Amino acid sequence: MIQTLDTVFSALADPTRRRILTMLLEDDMAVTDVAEPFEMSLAAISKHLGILSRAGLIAQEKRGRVKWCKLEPEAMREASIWMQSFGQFEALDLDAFEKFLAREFSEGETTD
Amino acid sequence: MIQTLDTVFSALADPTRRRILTMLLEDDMAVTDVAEPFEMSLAAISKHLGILSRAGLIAQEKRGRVKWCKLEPEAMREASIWMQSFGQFEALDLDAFEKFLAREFSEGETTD
DNA sequence: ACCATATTTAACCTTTCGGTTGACGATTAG
DNA sequence: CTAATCGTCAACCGAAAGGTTAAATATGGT
Repeated sequence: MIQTLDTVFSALADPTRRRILTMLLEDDMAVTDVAEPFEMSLAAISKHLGILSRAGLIAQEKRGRVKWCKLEPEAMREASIWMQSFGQFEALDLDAFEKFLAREFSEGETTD
Repeated sequence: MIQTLDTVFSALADPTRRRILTMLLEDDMAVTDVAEPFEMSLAAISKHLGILSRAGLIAQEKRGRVKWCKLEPEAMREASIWMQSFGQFEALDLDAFEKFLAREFSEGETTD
């Protein structure tokens, strides 16, 4: 858990990792289950989870032989605040927000 | 100006580029002046500006032989909203905000 | 004990990133 | 016209990113 602007922003720069985060928004998941919807090896997903973990964006806890992944949204706080310091745009524009969320979380999953 | 989550987040992942953005918060600047405080070649800064520009985070306008760089904070909107969709943390925690800004924009410049 | 499942590690490959230097095109000043 | 300034481009470099496969390491079930 380094959690600098560097690690957080670069963790978020990858679409696979962002998609993982949105998946974890619904529920905690085991590594294998996280990997399932991706057309990519389990090892690759494991690496992505390592990056998210080091950025503090998720926490991983091993119970039995299964490792559970849990979202840690607090890790976004500093980065979010940094961005807002630039924004004349109000923190929450509900219009854009809902439109965006619809596109983001519903169907396609091709986050980006 | 592609302005996807990919391009914006990865543009923000580099400390040099974030520092450039905070410099532009004060005023529009010519490329040479942007480069001045960095211990790095002008060509390198020019590349960074290209990346920021492609991400939509700055606009560049050539007047005479000088190219001016202008902050475009609107380009952060989508990314900012994306992050906030994770945040139970309220959009603007003034305490953290001021503390952070103090650290960020005052002295050191060694953003991150 | 044995076998299957869950996850990481190691070695490797290709592409991208962030930097360098040097040449170049455009513009302004003398 | 000539010379200096502003900025980009091209070629190159080492390191890091993102993926692969194969082997190794837990742990659990029978």
